[in-house]
Amino acid sequence: MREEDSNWFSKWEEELPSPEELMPLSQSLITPDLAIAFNIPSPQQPLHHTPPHPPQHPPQSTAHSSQPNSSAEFDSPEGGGGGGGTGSDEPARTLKRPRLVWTPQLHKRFVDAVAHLGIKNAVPKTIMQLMSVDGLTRENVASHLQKYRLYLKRMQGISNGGGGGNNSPAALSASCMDPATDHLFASSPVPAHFLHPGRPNSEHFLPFVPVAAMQHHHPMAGAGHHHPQLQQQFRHFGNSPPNGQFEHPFVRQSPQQPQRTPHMEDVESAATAKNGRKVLTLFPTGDD
DNA sequence: GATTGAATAT
DNA sequence: AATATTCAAT
Repeated sequence: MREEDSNWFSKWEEELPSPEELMPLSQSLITPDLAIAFNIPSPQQPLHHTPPHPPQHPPQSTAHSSQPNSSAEFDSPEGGGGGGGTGSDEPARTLKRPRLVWTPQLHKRFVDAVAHLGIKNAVPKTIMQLMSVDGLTRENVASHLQKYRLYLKRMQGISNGGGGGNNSPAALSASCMDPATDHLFASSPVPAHFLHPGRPNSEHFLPFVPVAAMQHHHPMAGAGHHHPQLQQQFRHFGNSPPNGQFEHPFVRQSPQQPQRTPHMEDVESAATAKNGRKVLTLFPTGDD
């Protein structure tokens, strides 16, 4: 019984990136405030191929405006143009950054970080540091963590109390549950220890990862530096489970989009923000 | 005062 | 539904 789950998570464990592996992965999520605040000297736009952006509003949020005049590209927090009252003194403060979109990749980093820290130390700040995602805020993590905990709790309930007969590992149950398959959460494996808080037997978590997450990137140390790899608009993807979680091997989207092999490198962002809400989706590059 | 976690709001 | 923001407790 436990051997089975020990088996799967053993596999999972192998995939776990060591702290060092985790660290170097520096995502690029540029904080809007910073971008504007520092006038974004020249983020070097990587020049993606044909930015299919004609009909969209060119500007946007965070970062990267090639145009030096990054003054009022944002809609002011308050009536950007409407009221006209505020006038003009403190722009880059109280700006609302676009909603963060938790992509499967990003979520995976999250889970890995939590796994390495252990439930006890897995608090927003620490997780955030471990993840080392530039621009990711503690609030972002906290919010996600809250939901993640709910998800775990839900699973625990199902795995031992629910139907009765069902006692397989939560991960398994989750996979089998179509209706409740939380898309995002189900896409990454759940550490066994998470589901079994009280299991002295599985006492083998790392002592602690003194990862020096506090990197040396000063906000003002010259705004123009890294390569902003941030994208906006959300992307919809059939996440391809790295290890073995199956999703929907068959179901594919409508016959209009050419199926491209699982290559996510320069993903295109095709988004239909119905609301016009700006969202940030960051892609992990080279890590998975 | 800073963080956390839950409630609440968008 | 998914994130953000607020709020009380630590």
